Amino acid sequence: MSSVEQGVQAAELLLRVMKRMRRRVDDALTEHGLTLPRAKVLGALGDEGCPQAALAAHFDLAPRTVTELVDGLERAGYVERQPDPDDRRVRRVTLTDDGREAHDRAAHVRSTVMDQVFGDLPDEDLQNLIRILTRVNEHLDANPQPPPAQG
Amino acid sequence: MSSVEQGVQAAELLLRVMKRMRRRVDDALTEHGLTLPRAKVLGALGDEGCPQAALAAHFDLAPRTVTELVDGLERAGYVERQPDPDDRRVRRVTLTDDGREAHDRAAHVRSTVMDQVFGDLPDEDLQNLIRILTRVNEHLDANPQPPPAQG
DNA sequence: TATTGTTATACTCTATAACTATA
DNA sequence: TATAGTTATAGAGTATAACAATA
Repeated sequence: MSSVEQGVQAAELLLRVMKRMRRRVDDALTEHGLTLPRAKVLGALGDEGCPQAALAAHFDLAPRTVTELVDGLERAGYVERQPDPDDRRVRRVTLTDDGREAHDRAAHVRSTVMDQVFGDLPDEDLQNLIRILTRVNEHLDANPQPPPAQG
Repeated sequence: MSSVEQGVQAAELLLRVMKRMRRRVDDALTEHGLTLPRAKVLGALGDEGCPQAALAAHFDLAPRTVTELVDGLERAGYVERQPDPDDRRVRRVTLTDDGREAHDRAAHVRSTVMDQVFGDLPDEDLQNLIRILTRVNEHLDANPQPPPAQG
C-alpha cells in the first residue's frame, strides 16, 4: 500500500474513533444537561469570570456564537452575566455554583470516556500514539491552511 | 504520568488533530459547494440510486434528517428523487452528472487533506498509528456504549 | 398494521450584517 | 473611530411527533 493510501486509511480510522468517542461524550453530557461546546465554555471560565470577547478569541468563534452559547448556559443556570467594573461595554461571564458542579460532572464524563476508549492500550502504544499525534499537530502548525484560490 | 492521564492526553491530541482536519476538509468542500454530511451521502449513492430509508439506516439518521440532506443536494442539482417502480412509497435518490462530478471533487479534496495531515509521517509511524487505531476501534466494538442509567 | 417519507416544530451550532452603548 | 455585545436573519445538522400514501 502506498504512503498516501496509508494516510487515508489512518485518517479514516481516526475519523471513526473520533466519531464514536464524541458520541459517547455527547450522550453522557446530555444526561448531565450539557453539550460539548457548552462544557468547553464552562471549562474556560476561571474564578473571576471572563468577557465574552475573550471566549470568542479563545475558541475562534464569532461574537454572535458566544452570545448563543452563553444564553444557553444562562438558561440552564450554569453562568451569570455580570457587569465589568472597568468597562461598561463588557459583560463578564461567571460560573454559578450549579455551573461549577456541572463542570465537575463534565470533566468526570470526559475522563471516563477517554478511559473507556484508550484504557486497554499497552503503555508503549499509548506513548507511541501521543508521540505521533504530537508530531502531526506540529506538522499542521508548520503548514497552515492555504487560503482559497483567488483565480 | 498515569495511564489514565496518558489516555486523556492522547484523546486531547486526537480531538485537536480531528478538529483541524475536519476544518480543512470543510473549508475545501465549501469551495466545491458541499458539506461533509452531504458529501458522504453522495458517496453512498450507487448507480441505481438508493431509497431514503436505506440512507437513514446506513448513516443511523432519522428519516427527517435524510429528507433535509437530500433537499439540500437536490437544491444544488446534485441528486434527483425518482419514483421506485416496485414500491410507490419509495423515492430513490439518484446522482445527476453534476452530482457525480461533485463527488469526484469531494473525494479528491479528502485525500489531499489526508495527505497534508499525515503525509510527512515516516512509514513506521503511519503503520503504528493504523495498528493502534484499529485496536482502539476493536476495543470500542467489544465495549458497546452502556445505556443511560435507569434509576 | 407497518413502512416511507412528508410537514410541522424545535433545538444547537455556526455565521454575517446592522445596530447600540461605550471607549 | 474602534470595540463589546446585542438583535435580526440565515443555514446546516439533528431530532420527535403527527400525518398521508402505500404496502
